[in-house]
Amino acid sequence: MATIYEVAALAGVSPATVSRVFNGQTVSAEKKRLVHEAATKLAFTPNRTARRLRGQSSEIIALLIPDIENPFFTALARGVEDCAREAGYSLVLCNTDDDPAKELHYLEIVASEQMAGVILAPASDEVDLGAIVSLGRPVVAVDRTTPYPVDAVKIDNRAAGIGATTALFEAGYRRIACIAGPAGIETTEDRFLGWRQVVAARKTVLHDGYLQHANFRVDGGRAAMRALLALDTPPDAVVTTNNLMAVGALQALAAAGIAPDVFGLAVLGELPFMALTPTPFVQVRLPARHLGRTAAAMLLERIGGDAQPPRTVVLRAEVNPREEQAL
Amino acid sequence: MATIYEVAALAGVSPATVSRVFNGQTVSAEKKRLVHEAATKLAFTPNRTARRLRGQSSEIIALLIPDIENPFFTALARGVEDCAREAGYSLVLCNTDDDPAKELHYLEIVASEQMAGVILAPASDEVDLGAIVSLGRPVVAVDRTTPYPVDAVKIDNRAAGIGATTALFEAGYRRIACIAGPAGIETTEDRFLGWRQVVAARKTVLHDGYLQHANFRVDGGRAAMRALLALDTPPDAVVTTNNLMAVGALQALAAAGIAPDVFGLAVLGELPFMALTPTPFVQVRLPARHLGRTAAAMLLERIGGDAQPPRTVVLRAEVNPREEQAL
DNA sequence: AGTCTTGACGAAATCGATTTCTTGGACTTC
DNA sequence: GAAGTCCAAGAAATCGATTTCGTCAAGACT
Repeated sequence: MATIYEVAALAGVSPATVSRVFNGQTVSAEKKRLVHEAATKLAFTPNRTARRLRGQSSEIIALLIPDIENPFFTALARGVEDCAREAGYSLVLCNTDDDPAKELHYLEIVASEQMAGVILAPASDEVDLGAIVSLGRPVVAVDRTTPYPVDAVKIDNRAAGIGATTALFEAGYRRIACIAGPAGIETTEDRFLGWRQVVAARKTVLHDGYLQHANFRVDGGRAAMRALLALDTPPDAVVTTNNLMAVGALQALAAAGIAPDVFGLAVLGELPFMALTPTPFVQVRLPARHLGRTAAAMLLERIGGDAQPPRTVVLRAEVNPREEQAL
Repeated sequence: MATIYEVAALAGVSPATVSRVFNGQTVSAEKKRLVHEAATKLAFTPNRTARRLRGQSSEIIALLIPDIENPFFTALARGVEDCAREAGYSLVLCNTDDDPAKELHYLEIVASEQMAGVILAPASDEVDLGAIVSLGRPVVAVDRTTPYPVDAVKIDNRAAGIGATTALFEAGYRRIACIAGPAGIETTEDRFLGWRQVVAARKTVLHDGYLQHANFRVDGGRAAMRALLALDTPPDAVVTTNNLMAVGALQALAAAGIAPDVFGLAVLGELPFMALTPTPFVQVRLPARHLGRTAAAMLLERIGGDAQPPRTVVLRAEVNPREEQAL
């Protein structure tokens, strides 16, 4: 690993001049040539650690997500990465497992690694951004919001819930249940509120137990669907508030021998590798990748020094009834 | 962001002493107390950049994978992360898109960021590890091997191919085709060799066109399956050499109205969110997460100074005919 | 008592790039 | 021709933690 000093020595100039060559400062053509020659000969790459120590910041942004195995978040990560790389930034992906302690740990790392900024899908409302915000590091909340005055990008979850439920209603279903995520998480809360609003407005049949809370994973969805099917008056359709729970619900339906066109299923989120039969009846596409791109763009603006008051961008989901779904 | 100097000043000791307190050196109890007090009062976190500059290495390991949206690689990443975090390391995930240029770019970053090591799923055989290897940074190749003398963890792909094909044969299929990945990629090459070996040994019917090469993605699998179905003598079963192509194949089958028990389908890889009907007939589980854990463990050993000659660990895949598949 | 060992701990060097300061020379300008 | 301006480029400070080196004092040993 050649250093700037070795390059300087070989080129017969001072280290300062070498630095100037690589940072677009005023250097004579002759020395510029010498430095470039020496640099290529030694395969010189500036040491980013030293640069960062001096410059107090790096070209790395962190993305904290609750579950790297959830396609929603990998699509989001992909969006962030695309945008970040275009701007010359690298991405560090951290898995928080929805655990506030891990989240906090990673936020500390962000600070002490002097990363340029963070995009965070908060594990809970109680996330402690105090330290990082007061440090002046840009933060963008994604998918969920926070009580702190930081930028946020989210989806209009209530509208998504309304859209899904309405689509089921218009398709003729009248006993529409809902498999919601863990209570207290904003994202799923809003989605289920959308469901409730439609169900109340349309005066559909609503039995006890039509609202199931589950964890955000496949097993949660499966258990919730089983519970629904076991009710005295089971529903004829269900809205699941995330992608993995929908998979679980489909599994439970399949196990019970119920075809998903008899039983209406609306999914909030994409089931990327499932575009085969059985297809859910209604799919509300959540623009995960776009979410990521938007968040990254906002973060980069902040990193560039933009100091306008915090913004919240709300993206709208797209409701696709089955007949419009392309294979 | 408090520095060690401020802590030292507040505690009335030298910066060296503060450093010693945090690095388990011999310091008197009294000063230790003073330093800890000062440190908590100032919310001191050591600046990792400075530490790294001095120590020439960081607690970050990089994982370079071709596609972050492929569940196989996210499971692998998960395995790496679990293992790394236990050891106090953080993980940087980089997406290479199977593009050698991006790969090289990230390898340069690894070097200039002074990361502790890299786990790499090489984009191609021509990956240039020369620079990083000669720098002495530990490298572990995962899923695919390289010509360089570095540790590697891979799957016994030929055995996986043999297992899948044999299972189909034993289930009575006699016209077994293969949808392989891009020519020249070791992983898929070995799998398809396994298929060929069984097909040759069992003397099954083998028509022109029974071997299809496709890209590793869903659309490739779909196109390949369409091509197979359009043959004069179409196969009655197919081995797909990765997970996404299997999804595409299932889609094409569904579109053609063919149930997957009539037509035998063997998949190398997991279709994690698809454990519903239609289920592929044979599934060869590739231990992705385990692959990640193993690679991380090996890398950490190297980082710890282990200097034994390069090892290659081969993990065996597990063949699950459908009846054994648990829901 | 005197030398040796040991241990705590401060001063200062170090990691490598960037960024002020400074300097010396070329070039204007009156 | 003297004074002022400008610019390339080297010397040195800087970022913050670690680590070597050296010092001083207390305790051990002969």
